[in-house]
Amino acid sequence: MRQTDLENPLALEHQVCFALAIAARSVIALYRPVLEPMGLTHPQYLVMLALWEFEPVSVKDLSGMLQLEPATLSPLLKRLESAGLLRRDRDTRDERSLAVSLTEKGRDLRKQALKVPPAIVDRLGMDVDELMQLHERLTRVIAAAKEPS
Amino acid sequence: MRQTDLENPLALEHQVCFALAIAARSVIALYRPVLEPMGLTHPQYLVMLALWEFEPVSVKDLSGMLQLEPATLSPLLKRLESAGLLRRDRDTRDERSLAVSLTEKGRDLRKQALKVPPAIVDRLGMDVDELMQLHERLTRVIAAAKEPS
DNA sequence: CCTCATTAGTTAGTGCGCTAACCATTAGCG
DNA sequence: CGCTAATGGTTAGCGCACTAACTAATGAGG
Repeated sequence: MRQTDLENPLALEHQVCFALAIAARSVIALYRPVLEPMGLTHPQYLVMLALWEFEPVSVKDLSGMLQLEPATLSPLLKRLESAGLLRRDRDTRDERSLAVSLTEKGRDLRKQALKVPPAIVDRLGMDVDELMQLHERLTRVIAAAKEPS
Repeated sequence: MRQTDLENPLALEHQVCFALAIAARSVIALYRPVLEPMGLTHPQYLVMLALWEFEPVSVKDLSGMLQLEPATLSPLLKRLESAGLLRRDRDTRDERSLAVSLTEKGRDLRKQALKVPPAIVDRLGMDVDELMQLHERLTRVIAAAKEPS
């Protein structure tokens, strides 16, 4: 621990949760101007990434992948549907389940999305290497947080 | 870049923004059961940390420290006020500015808050050392994102 | 002085993100 | 078979978090 943590364990500047919250908001803010022309918010972009990779998927699948509650995804998916990017059909084998699949428009959007990661990396102006190390550490924190206790 | 990034630059699992978003939500989720008995949400906890350290402050000051829009803070502060933790008085020198200061109850809450960081670190089960390294990298990302271009 | 631009904060509107409560469908078991 | 428990999604309600539009107070220039 640093000196100031010994002095004040509640020092704002040294809380990891604080850095984490601001880093997430700051980076997501970078995506806003890039995603806006595509008509996507950042959470919607993440859903599209999942779909481009794993379509078709159920809400439960998405919930697992994105670590979001079904209650969060439900209205979000409806917005993407009314934007014409995806379809929400009931699974014929299990009528409880929803089969979320891309429309042609949704598939086409991937071409534009390919420009997003380079634009962000460029805007951040950080080494890809450093970003990968950050990713590594974040993955460990996620795993630690998920650990049952 | 990893092999799979070359295959698919939009692979969900390799997006730093995705790891960042999930890490932030996962860690904040850990705070929920710890803060709930104190009657605080995580953003409210961060505001209290700022106040314990720098009281009295204006909304503008808080906005700068926490990197939150005044429009976000305004209702949040009103909730903390009606919880009896702080007061919102107009600055006598500049009537536009708000002087946010703690009540006795707000100051007293700090004692309970002292137990929060150890509880979280314990629950995460990670080296303090690794957490500090993560903090370091997060700080650099925040700086990079703030960089004017 | 007095006007006009600037600044501090608030309000309204949209979209997450969570919990709790609910509905429909499916699965399991006597 | 038929009832009950479990599962997949949805809805409602609350609290961020942002942008845009607004109000009130201050400051600066003529």
